[in-house]
Formats: sequence, structure tokens, C-alpha cells
Amino acid sequence: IKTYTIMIDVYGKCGQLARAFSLFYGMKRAGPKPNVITYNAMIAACARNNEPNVAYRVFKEMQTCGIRPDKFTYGSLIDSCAKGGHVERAFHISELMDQNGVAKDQTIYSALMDACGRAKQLDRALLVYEEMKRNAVWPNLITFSVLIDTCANARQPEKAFQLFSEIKHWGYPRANVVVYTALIDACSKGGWPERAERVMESMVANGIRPNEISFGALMDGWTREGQISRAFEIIERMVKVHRVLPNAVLIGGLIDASRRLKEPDRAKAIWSVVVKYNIRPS
RNA sequence: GGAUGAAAAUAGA
Repeated sequence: IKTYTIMIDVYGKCGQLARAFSLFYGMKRAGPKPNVITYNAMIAACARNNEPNVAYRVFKEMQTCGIRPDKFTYGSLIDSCAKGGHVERAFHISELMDQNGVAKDQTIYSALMDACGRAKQLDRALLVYEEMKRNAVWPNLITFSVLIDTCANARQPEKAFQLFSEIKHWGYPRANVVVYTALIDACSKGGWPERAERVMESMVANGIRPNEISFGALMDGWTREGQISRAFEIIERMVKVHRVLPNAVLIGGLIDASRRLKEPDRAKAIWSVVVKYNIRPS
């Protein structure tokens, strides 16, 4: 049964949901009976492959078979709602947990806040954050990255900084690269590219190395302000100073910026970046 | 102590 579960998990992670299901139903017919972990793996596979309705069906089915959902089950289900944009349903699942006496942990709260964040509902995410603290669940760095990302989506950079400053009060000496990158993204989306630059400086000063995603977020801030040249400078800088190579997403950002800003003459310069760094077009 | 759940950049679906 572990072998089956591992294979279902791996198929799910490779985007082969159909194969995961054929194993799953194969075992229901002829193999070992799926246990709670198998069901959880199947629901997680649906979540990852953006099939919230299918996830819910499997959830119902496991209960029909007399298997009690645990916090992993609920976590994956909420995640499926988050990724599918079904905020209301995510909260419904949260209520189901309360009704069934399953305690909500950091992961559950992050997934719930993530559902709010993707729907740009910052106020609601903050209510979840309050509930979490009331229930004595200690926030971790993922909690903060989700909250700050929600501020980015909701275009509330000042709130992002406020949350960022809370991190040290919870016993974390410093943030990690994901939290810093989310903060850069919040500045960029909020129209504060200069502050995004300063966030990157302070992350480097604190010994956290920016990666290509961090630079992508920073670049996005400048192109949103119409400054494509700054974006090219960032690419130079990331390679020369930080030893991080640009990837296809960065190039996509340049292409899209030149399209939005009606600067088609940038095309040659963009292509020369592709050639210079040997970037495989996506 | 072996299997399952949460976070970051462009565009698109």
C-alpha cells in the first residue's frame, strides 16, 4: 500500500493526474484498500493539478468508505480551493474542521490565508491571522510570506512592511528569501520600485541571497513604472554582482513590458540577452 | 526514524 501511495503522489507531482487515478481505482478494485494516507495523496494530487471539484469528490468518497479525514486531508482540500479561487469553499472546509474537532495548525491557516490572498481579500486574510493567534498557533515564516504576498495582490505595500516588521517579535532573527521576495513584490506591485530596491539591499546586508525570482519581482516594479532600461540594468547587475543568471521568466517580463509600453524596438536588445546568457526559450 | 497537506517574479490557459 505504501508503494501505491508513493506512486500516486509522484504521478500527482508530475502533472499526471489521470495515471494517479488509474492506480487509485485499480487498487480499489483489486489491490490493497486505500487508507487515509492514500486518499490524502490523491486529494493533494487533485489540488496540485487544479481540480478542486475532483478533490472534493474524493473527499466525499473517502467518507463513504468510512475513512476519517485528518488534518492532511483538510489541508489539501483547502489548498485545492485556494488554487482554484474558491475562497468561500475554503472557509466552509475550515468550519468542517471545527465541527469535527480537527485542530487547525500553521499549515491549515497558511492555506486559508493563501485562499484569501489569491482572491485579493487582505482584510479577510488578516482576520484569519487574528484567529490563528487567538488559538495560540505560532506564525512561521510561511505565514508571513503568505500574508505579505496577500498585501502584494491587494496592492497594500504599507501593510506588507507592517507585517514584515512583526517577524522579529515572533522569535525569528531574520526573514528568508521567500519573505523578502514577497516584500519586494509588494513594493513593485504597489508602485514603489525604489523601496523594492532598498528591500533588496537590506536582504543582501542580512546575508540572504536574492535568487532569480527576487530579481524578477524587482524588475517587474520598474517595468510597471515604464522604465524598461532599469530592467536591463537589473539583469546586468544580477549576473555581475550577485552571480545569478537570468531565466526565461525574466525575458518574458521584458517582452511583455515592451509590448505594454509599445516599445517594439526593444526586441533586438531582448534577444541579445537571450543569446548572451544562453537562455532556453519557453 | 521509510508513503500524504501551506508561501515568492512575467505572460498565458
